[in-house]
Amino acid sequence: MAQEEMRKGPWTEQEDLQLAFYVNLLSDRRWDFLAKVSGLRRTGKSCRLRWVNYLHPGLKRGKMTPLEERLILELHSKWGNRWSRIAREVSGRTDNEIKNYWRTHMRKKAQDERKLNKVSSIISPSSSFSNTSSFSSNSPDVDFTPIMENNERNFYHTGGQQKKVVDHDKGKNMKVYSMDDLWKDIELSEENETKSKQIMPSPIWDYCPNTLWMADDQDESKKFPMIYCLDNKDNTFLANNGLFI
DNA sequence: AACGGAATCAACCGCACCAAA
DNA sequence: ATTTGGTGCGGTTGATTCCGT
Repeated sequence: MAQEEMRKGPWTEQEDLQLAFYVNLLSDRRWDFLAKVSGLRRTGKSCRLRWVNYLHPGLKRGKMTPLEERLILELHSKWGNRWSRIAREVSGRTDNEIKNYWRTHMRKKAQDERKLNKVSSIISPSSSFSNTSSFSSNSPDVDFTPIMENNERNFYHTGGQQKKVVDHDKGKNMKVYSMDDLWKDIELSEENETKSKQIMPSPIWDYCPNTLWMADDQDESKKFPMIYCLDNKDNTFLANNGLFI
């Protein structure tokens, strides 16, 4: 039989709204099922990705703070390219975001350092750079030692399995800053950034003004029912797991 | 203002893992 | 024990935006 053709490429606002609604309705699991019943012509995989990387209310957007940068550097030197592992420790950031950040910024940094190395080797052939940890290649053995003591469910943990990784590194120290210091600093810089409006909430929530909203039923493509978003100031809007409470 | 290259980021792909059938 | 479906994850691609000339 003819399989309904799946859509690919960028998501439309309409699709975002539809996805958000069904995630709220069904929770962020069973993505294939959700994709089917929602009427979205997207794969479950695609829906999950869109939710996790873009629509989730816990997402922080905007530039990485210096402390986040340091944290990523530090964690990457410990875990290598285990982006999801790193993302779990950097609150509000997705593995994709961190991966992208690393690729662009670190590549640039590496280029800069290469240039500097060239210059410095001309000036002083014996000079070298000592801080190479940020460019370490992937660690062969990966450690799952939790840095944060709580077992908070990260926003992109949507119930599926995780790759099993042997914990070889337990008890080893990799101290530059204490994690308490880092988290305090992050909180502080987040506060400052919020004030300067550099961090945006996930764009889908732009459609949820403080009071109440509903899908525009004039749009012919709307297949899902009315959506009501309550004021989130009194915690009646969305729980962290994406369910209405 | 126009163009080209670099940077950024959303999205896809393929594979691995796990649980249920 | 094997198969299948659902999901997580890392790598990669391609479109868009930014920036310098």
